[in-house]
Amino acid sequence: MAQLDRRPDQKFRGRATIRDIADLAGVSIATVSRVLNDRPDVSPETRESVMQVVRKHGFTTNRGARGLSSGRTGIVGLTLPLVNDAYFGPILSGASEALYEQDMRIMLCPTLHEHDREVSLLDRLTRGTTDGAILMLPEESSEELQHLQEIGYPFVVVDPREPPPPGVPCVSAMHSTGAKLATEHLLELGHRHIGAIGGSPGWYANDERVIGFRAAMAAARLLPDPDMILYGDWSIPTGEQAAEELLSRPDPPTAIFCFNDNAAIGALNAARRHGISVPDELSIVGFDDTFQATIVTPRLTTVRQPLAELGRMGVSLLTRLIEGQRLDALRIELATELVIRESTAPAPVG
Amino acid sequence: MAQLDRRPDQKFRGRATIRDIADLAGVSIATVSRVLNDRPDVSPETRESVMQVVRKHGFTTNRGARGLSSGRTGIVGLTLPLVNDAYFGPILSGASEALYEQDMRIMLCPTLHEHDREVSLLDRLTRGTTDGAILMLPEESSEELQHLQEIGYPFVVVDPREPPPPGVPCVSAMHSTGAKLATEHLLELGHRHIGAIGGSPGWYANDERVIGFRAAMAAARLLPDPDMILYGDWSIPTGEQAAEELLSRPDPPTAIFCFNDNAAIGALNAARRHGISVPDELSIVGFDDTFQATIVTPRLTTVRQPLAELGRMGVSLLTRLIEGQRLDALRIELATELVIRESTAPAPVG
DNA sequence: TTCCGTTCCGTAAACGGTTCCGGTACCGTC
DNA sequence: GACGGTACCGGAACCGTTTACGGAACGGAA
Repeated sequence: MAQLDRRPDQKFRGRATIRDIADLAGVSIATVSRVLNDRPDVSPETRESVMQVVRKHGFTTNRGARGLSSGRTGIVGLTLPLVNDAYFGPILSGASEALYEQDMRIMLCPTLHEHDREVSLLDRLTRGTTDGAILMLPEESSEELQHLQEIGYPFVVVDPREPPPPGVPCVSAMHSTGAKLATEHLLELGHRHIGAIGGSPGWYANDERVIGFRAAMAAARLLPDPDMILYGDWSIPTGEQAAEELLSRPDPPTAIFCFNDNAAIGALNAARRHGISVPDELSIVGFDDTFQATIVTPRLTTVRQPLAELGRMGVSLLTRLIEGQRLDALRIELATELVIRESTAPAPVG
Repeated sequence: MAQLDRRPDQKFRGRATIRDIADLAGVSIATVSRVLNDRPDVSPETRESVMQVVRKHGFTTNRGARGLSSGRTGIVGLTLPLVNDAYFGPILSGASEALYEQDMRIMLCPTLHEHDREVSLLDRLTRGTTDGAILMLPEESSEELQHLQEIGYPFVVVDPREPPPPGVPCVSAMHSTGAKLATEHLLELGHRHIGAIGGSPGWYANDERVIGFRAAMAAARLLPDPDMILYGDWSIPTGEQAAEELLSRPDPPTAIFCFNDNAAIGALNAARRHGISVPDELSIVGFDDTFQATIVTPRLTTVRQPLAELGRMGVSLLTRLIEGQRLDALRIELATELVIRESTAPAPVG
């Protein structure tokens, strides 16, 4: 009989286990597991009757236990420098939404940009708790990533700091084309004396944007002037500082291309302090199109990165990797797009 | 001998297990476990020699397995409406940092404000994967929370939507005192005709702020005027809309107290559209002191909530709960503080 | 009828830990 | 010398699943 042999029908001590469900449904544990995992080898009637009990008790399988026995936990790790950030926030958000749709859970690992922390966190992730990981702007060196790769641990990097070693899947945005777009926009507005405020030199995103900037300038037959591009660390203060320097020069630029919105906000501040009106006297374009770009005055013309989409794409690659599928394309670059708002205008005459 | 009986000393097939460590150290599995968990009943020498092997191989215990056998996984669930949000971001950030310090991991569950999603997520969390949970602005009804409580699942709510049922630990900020502070500030500046833009009526945070606002007004012998307080949903557009209405009246207020920074930003927009200068003609104060308050023009005078601290405090309560300690105080309210910046000024004369 | 193939399902062995329950060695005491 | 106590450690059961394997029941072909 499908009767209580171990436990009464009433409420279980804690939550129901697969065994409880099996008892209740009058089948073996194995069968319940098969039903739960959509395996064949179960008759439709049995499947249905098991499902009824499952539904009735709101049973869900214990992922820890599943991880133990099958090696698949349904949890993926996600490392990122900061969780509370206009830039990483949307990526995380996109990734988490995609993961939810796949019925996978997220193990969140903020690294605060600390290399050691990231390494140790990652090390733990590989130890059975997770099926794979998404590494956002990873702190790891190429060797470390390669090692991870050799271990056979599935992971993908989103928004790489440096070009990742061959073979590791990676999604980023088209930095150089975005930068080119922004610069061309400034050029079309008649600006010729254009400054740039970069991010951290050596970072992939920064260097690519420099390339795009230079390319557009070159195409307009403007000689590259190293003095016109200053570097910061993607933050508002360093952006402000760089803009300050640019604007204090004898012949300040009429436009500044900032490599991220933070720098652009900093530039806005500097301009305000100098009594320079944006966009009438100075055009500013940002990069990323974070939320901040729309609440600042004037609203920023900026290059949109599909941030949430970066996250979604990352999990898409990752799940395929976990499934053991061979990836067709390891490198994915998402298109960027210029969003014109109020911080750019035709170059002042004279 | 401490020699290889199952596995050679070289690299293991995957990661080392506790059994590998035990073999290598020449002790039993149980002993390794004791060492790892800082249990007594191990001699200092044994402990040290085991630790050496552990360190050498960078061994860390498989949390899923631990969860299975001991019931403690070292993972806590964290539900919140949005991960990419100026308000929740800092709370999440604070919580994650505190959790990291406790060597606990986070299972992130964004609910997108969907009740069903939150319930199902939470249901899964209780099933063995987590030791407890932090519920940020939970969607759950009191009954649901109470049920969770009865199950014996440890959880704490941070920033409750409604006053939680008795017995459930909960941390929030001093909304009404904060609102009182803000209103008094406006009053001191000479404003007498003060409007307010609330959030969602019925929410604890909103209602408390209404109380604080009214209290300060009453103390200044100003009669409460229901027309002067409009409600939105904490977003910029609804804030803007409410401000629009306030400013379109025959006798518009000289100051608006917004119940969050979003609404304040909306009010800023509305004022700009009306050609009303802030703060000269209109004072605006926000609430929360999110990052946005400082990048907007003019920078917002606002009431600071210790957001990160809310998160930290939440995990502090939760860990105590998990340890089985009785909590001294179930309700915790963190102090709020007025931050005066540029969006408030003395009331215009006449 | 016998035999083979399917289809469906149960048994039991892992998975990697924790912890209860003892067992040994060694010490001091009578 | 016998005994009890303590400190330390190992054996083994168990946590909740998955899955390889085998067995029963049944149908069709020889």
